[in-house]
Amino acid sequence: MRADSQRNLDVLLQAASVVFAASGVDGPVREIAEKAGVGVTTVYRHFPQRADLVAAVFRREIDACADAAPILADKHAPFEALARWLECYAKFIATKRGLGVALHAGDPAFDALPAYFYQRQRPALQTLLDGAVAAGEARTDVEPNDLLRAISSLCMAAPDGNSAQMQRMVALLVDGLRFGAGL
Amino acid sequence: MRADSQRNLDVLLQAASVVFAASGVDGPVREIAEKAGVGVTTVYRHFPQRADLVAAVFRREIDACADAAPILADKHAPFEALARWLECYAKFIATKRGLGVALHAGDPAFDALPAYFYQRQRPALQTLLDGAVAAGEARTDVEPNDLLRAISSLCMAAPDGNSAQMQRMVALLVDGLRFGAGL
DNA sequence: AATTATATGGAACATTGTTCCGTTTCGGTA
DNA sequence: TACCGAAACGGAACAATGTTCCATATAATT
Repeated sequence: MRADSQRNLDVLLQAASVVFAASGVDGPVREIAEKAGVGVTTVYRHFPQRADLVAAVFRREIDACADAAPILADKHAPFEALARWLECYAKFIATKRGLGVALHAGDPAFDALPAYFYQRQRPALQTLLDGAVAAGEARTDVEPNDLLRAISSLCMAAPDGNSAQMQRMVALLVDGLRFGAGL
Repeated sequence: MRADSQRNLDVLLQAASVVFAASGVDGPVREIAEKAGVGVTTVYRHFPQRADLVAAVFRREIDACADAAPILADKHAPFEALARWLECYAKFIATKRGLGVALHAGDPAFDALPAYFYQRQRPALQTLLDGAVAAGEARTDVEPNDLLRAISSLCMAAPDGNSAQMQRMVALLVDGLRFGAGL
């Protein structure tokens, strides 16, 4: 790979991150290109599908969130760890403006991102959920993917303004996890 | 008001309803105009803000949903009525493709619709919620608007494809309503 | 029937996604 | 070090869509 190509790829990712934060994942391509100091064609060459760019931008952050799960599991009681991770996950989605919509846009072009996202987060949550279930603190009929999707749905709506409302709703959902668990 | 204007307004609403169902609330203006057999300017004259058009299209349906609340309250026990209405409400949002996104788009141009929507639904839900609380079947710290928003958020993501998943998540949230109610 | 205010429709303009093509730059090689 | 080919680049061109303007047609009124 040529050096300039690599350089441009780096600045592109950084510029895209800024634009996504400001204007969402539908931010103008020209703006990204300009901010990176390159032409629009360069953007399309590196990322033929917009989803590729989105995925590349968010991939690192996604990993960071997933990696938090085992740490929480070590530090807290089962359900506590689960609840804290879900809260953390909620904040993560709400903070990364545009990530939520990218996940559930339904646009076939955005298929790559949800695939990676769930593949990465599902095992993290599964472990925590299994722990809580084993401790008798959570019901047994909840699918991790359902939860992930539900929480990201809840957090898409209120990216920053109504974070309090968002937290209340996530808490309500988490309480739903306990209902009928026989605790 | 001139007769032709009224006629055009009617066909416009009908055409917009079709286009919204097919392409979401961002459907092309030209398509709506063409389907109605009028020019684009006519659309903009009747509805300077896109939200006005969206609101006009969905207003009748919104009323229908809100009106279902007292009927359910008469026919069922308090929490049962509440749960059934929420389920009905969820289906309503999921069915009316585009309604959910219009509600939470965050676009200031779409302010009119959420305002009307919540003003209409809130009392409907409030009554059901009060009933369930009075019967000791629901917790007391939940705001109707929170619930409305949460459920519409949950249903935005899966308009038709994953309705089963959607129902599971709504049920989980409803169970959260009962958690700690001392039943 | 004539008049006037209103509504209309299509063309024109602005923004954004996407593609094409001539030019430039990098990296290896003689 | 100088050259060459391939890869990358940048800007212009094209397409789709939202939005506005203006000459024309139409309905209501007298």
